[in-house]
Amino acid sequence: MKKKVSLKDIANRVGVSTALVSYVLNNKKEGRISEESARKIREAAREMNYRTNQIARSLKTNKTFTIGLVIADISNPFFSRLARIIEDEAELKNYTVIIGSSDEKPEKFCKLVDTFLDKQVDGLIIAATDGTESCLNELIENNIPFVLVDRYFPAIHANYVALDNFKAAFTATQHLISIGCNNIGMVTYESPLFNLTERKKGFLAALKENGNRNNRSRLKEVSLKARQDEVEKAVANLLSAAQPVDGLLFGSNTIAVQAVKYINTLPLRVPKDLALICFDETDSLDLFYAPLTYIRQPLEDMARQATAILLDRIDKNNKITQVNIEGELIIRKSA
Amino acid sequence: MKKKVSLKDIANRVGVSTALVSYVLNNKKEGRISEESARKIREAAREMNYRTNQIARSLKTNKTFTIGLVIADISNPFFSRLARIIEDEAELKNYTVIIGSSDEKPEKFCKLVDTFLDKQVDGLIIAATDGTESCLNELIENNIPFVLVDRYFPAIHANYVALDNFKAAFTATQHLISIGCNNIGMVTYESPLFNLTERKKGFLAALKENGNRNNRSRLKEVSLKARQDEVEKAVANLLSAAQPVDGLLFGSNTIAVQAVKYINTLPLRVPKDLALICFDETDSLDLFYAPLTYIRQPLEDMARQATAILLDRIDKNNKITQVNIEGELIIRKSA
DNA sequence: TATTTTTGTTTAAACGATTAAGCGAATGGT
DNA sequence: ACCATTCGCTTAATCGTTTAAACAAAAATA
Repeated sequence: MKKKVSLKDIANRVGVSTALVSYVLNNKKEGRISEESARKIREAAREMNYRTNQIARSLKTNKTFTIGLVIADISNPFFSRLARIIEDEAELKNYTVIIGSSDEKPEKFCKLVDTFLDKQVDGLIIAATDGTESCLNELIENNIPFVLVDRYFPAIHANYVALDNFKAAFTATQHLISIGCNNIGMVTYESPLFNLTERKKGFLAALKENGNRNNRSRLKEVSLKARQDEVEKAVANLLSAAQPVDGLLFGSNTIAVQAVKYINTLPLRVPKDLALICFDETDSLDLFYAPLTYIRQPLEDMARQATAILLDRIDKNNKITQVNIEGELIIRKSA
Repeated sequence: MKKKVSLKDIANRVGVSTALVSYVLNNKKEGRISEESARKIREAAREMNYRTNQIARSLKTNKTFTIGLVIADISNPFFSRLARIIEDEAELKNYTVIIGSSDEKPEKFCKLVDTFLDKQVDGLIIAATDGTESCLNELIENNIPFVLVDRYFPAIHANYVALDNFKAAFTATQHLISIGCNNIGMVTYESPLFNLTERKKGFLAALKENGNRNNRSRLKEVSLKARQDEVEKAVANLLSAAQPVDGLLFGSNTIAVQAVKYINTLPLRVPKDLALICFDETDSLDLFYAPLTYIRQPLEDMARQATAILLDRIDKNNKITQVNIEGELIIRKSA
């Protein structure tokens, strides 16, 4: 096992102090160091294959150039795409990203945050989970830089970048109305998470504006970890009502994929018998005979802005930035 | 800005040395410490909200409990699923994962590895990229613990966990033959990466065994970063030959998705006119009218084994472990 | 009672870097 | 020729832990 080369090793080899080696390799004190020494030090560093120990540096400088990304699940395409853009954006500024999946469980979420803080991350980008308000408040109290993405809590005064979910759902529902749907339903998650409740509210508001009553019964909620059967039941329920739905809005792409798999087995034509719209892009739905109309979340933009805000905050800009991004209704075949 | 609490702060508050505080909080020297002191120290730690600074600890112990995961692209579902399992597995052993995407570029790959090493990761899990052999050899020379997943180089003597790609492609091709295809083609990546060349070889070997000549012309290669149009062209080419293909094997799920999108626009019925098989599971293809038959890579297993081998190696087990995993042909509607 | 052992704790060095302050020697100004 | 700069480099403290070694006081042994 070759021992790792330290500044001291270089210093000994060249016959100078570690301080000088550090100055040279970090290009500090430019001009105040003799060509001769600088050359010899750089040469030795190269020959000895020196690599700086960031742990030691971090301890001294109190900076790790690492940011923690806490999401619900990295294997969910929505989050992995988000993660990728954040990774790229961070890399431009020489930051590394460490990722953790909370599975929407507040305990796991807090544990991840704690682990990341123990590792002295410079800041956090967080897709919060229901029940994590106290954890977030602690971050604020301790003045830890962080930015919420996708999900946020109106009661928590913090940086965030999120979709205007109310407006998005409102627009989508209006679209269903405008193409002639009379009995519009929605399948979404049962959760008090603000971004999800906003979607419900937007849906209901659009219906109300069009004189539709009796809405609640057409809003089916499934659990956050809903599997195929639960979604099927919800859809089946809406389709077998006295006045079956002829238009459906899905609260997430995961729900949409499950629902469409089921709908695909039914003797129904989309969009003639049933129009469909979902949140979020997903190419899982591209091969369905009627590619789904969806609300596009500008992921690139969200990720980029979140990263920018965080890095800005890390560099001591203390003002709070809250960004509401508009979704875009991408109209395809299903509605 | 509240200053962070250190061992020293606790020591001062309680009126003992930092050493004692460290011993108590780490449960070292059990029994050799008075109940009294232990209680007071733990109490103070709780009250002051002490959290250990892992950076400082790492510097001293030379252990970061961090592993680096280098893959081609975290936004690719194959890798994000892999990453998730590795994350979970690592967490059980108290390790954190830092992830980097190489985009199949050797320079980026090496830069990532270097960054991770500078951060003193305890080990690496690597999905290698063509042209990174020298980088890997350096790791071996420096005795850095690492495991290759998915891709490996036969010439490099290192831990790996990978699919037996030859056999998988062979089996898939034989299946196409057995269901009556006479002109079987393959669309895969143009790359000298061992796992990809093995897929080609398996495909050709199966054809040869069945007396088929003139194979090469039915093997179309697209670039690693192929977009829709390139895949379309390859498929179109195979379909417009003198003897059009009636069976197709796709070298990856990404290619398959792109190809099926195109095929879906053609006046062809799958599998009657054209049978299809692809590598890797992907629910993107579930909603196609003929869900694709595919070669399942046991991702769970691969990720779990890779992590186990790495952690074992980190704990100083120096023997090399190479695992070839068998794929499983999941037969659905397309072939 | 004198000596050894045990107990509970402290001292201090170390990990590998950064960086303010200091310090001779060479250079410059007058 | 004298004092002030400038130059090139070193000294040494520091970041927050860990941990071997030392140590004083109490307990056990003789």
